[in-house]
Amino acid sequence: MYRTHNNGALRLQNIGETVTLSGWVQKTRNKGFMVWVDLRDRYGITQLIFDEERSSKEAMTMASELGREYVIQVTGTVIERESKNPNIATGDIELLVSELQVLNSSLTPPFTIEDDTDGGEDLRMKYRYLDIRRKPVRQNLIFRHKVAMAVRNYLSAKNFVEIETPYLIKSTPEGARDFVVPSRMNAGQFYALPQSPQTFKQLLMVGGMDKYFQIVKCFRDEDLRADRQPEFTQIDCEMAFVEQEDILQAFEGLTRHLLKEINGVEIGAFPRMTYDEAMKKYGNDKPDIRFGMEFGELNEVAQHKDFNVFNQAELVVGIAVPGGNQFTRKEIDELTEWVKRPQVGALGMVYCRYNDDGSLKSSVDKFYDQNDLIQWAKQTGAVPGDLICVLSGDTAKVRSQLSALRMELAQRMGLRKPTVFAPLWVVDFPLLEWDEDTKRYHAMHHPFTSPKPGQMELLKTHPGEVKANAYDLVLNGNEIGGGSIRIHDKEIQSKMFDYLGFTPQEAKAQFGFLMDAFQYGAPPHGGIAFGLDRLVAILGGQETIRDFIAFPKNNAGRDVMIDAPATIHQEQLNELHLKLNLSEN
RNA sequence: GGUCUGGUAGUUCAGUUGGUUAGAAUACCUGCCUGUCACGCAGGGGGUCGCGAGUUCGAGUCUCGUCCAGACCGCCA
Repeated sequence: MYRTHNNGALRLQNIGETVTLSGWVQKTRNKGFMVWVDLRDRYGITQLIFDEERSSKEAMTMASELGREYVIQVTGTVIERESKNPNIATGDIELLVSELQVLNSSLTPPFTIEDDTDGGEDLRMKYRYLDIRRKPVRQNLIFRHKVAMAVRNYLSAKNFVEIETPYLIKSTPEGARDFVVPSRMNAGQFYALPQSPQTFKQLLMVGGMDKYFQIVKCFRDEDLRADRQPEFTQIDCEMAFVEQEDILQAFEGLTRHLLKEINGVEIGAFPRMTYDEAMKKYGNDKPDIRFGMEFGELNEVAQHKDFNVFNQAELVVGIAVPGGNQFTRKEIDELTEWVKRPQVGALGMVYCRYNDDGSLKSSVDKFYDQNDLIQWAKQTGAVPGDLICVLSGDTAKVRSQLSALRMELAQRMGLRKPTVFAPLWVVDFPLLEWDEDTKRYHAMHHPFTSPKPGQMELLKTHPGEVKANAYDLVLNGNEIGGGSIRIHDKEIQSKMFDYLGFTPQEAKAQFGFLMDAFQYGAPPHGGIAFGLDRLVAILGGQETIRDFIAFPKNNAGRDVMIDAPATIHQEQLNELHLKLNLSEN
């Protein structure tokens, strides 16, 4: 038997017991007359002791030769420490070792296996199995498990059934790039890995499963970010005989349950905001509402003066930065440079200080007097002590720029508190989105999303204005879930494909199975999908989803530990009927 | 596809205006140490300054190219 207890278990009441422990050597402290070894496993650390008087000479020698991360097994007696350590759970006791066995030695690890490691990102990923021995990583993975279990238990109790759907499916041109898998048995043909189980869960509704969920890997071959991996996990859900309100209620319930269960936070009814309102007030369809700084539109009060930059702009819009009047001229100039970076893309920034004495001083005083500026303050909700930052230009661009500035300022001022949770629903998304590249409308959510009732007519005349039965759940400025009420009528689905530029032949070839299914009594249905990685990171108060994934990919989609992707043998290529064409590089 | 930041000891980093033998901390090794727990003390070993070219009497330092990593923009129904 390798162990009778784990390394977090022993306490004062175990004194006198003979126990066997196994684990990794965290650290040895050799005083000559005495050797202490910190023995670590997932559960904690127990101090082992060897000394001249009570231990054999061989044991002393063996103990002093132990290296970091050696795997050992020890048997001994639990004794009370002479000097206790209040910082660890097992700090009152230690194990006087009578038998020591080295189960496996270890090279000196390339970084320290400590809470605050000296290892950089790169090294930790290459030796991820060592990184996982560290408490913060271990705790994140266990945290993820807890969230996943809470989801499963909650949904299962609500009569949802977890059903697996296939990973080898068919590529479709809509949306993100697919990862494709060549078929050996079908020369020249390819499977695609699912971007989501979308059509399958709809078919489960046609199949009468009524309430489905699945914690499932999805795949998208797009560039990565700190919060985006090429393979990621969704909590994928679908319900039959529901309207939008039913879905919002059901999954607001799930989210509220998670916040309570995982974070101990009780949250009442989630606010709801239309997409249009979110864009107008926050310049963004996933607003962080933990802090204010709502947009104030200034067209009426800032145009028709002699300031041409504003006069020529489609939108003049500002935010009041609380306490921002403390910023020095240098800091404000630095902010201006920040919004002018190509990543943000503003051409400049106008600011206005709201002094404590009530006077206002702007960077464009030549054009505006105190009465004008007091209107700016009114529109942006500024109070004395604030700084008003104003951007202008094309509506869509300037909203996105000011939104970026708002988030940056909030970040700098510590307003994005990780322990505060502010969820909200964003509803009434547009059905379609104009794509400049292809010069046609794309489905904003996906082509199975139903338009709001009575809007089919608008589709012909003003397609960009049609609203969808689509909704996002936003938490602290992150989209953590999104879904829609689906089309369940074959004729409407055909029309939708038609509007999206599919020929009837293409629609049939790609989604014929779904439209066929709709002819056999498809119930009204809808659903939602949560990004589990992101949700877990946010509930855990962190930003990087990589920290919550056991074996993540790097910035370039590589697994630096196993060194994937990699080339394959010529025989494999032959079997798959593939010929490489790398000449363009 | 693009922008920015970084790459120097096992690791994290410093390295001035281009100038002697490239440093610190930590880790590692050796010795000492009668209760350590970030143990302490003394000593020691350890470098393709990412790679390649160029400028120069002389390059870790300047220039160009390239590779790698990270953040962001595009992209992500």
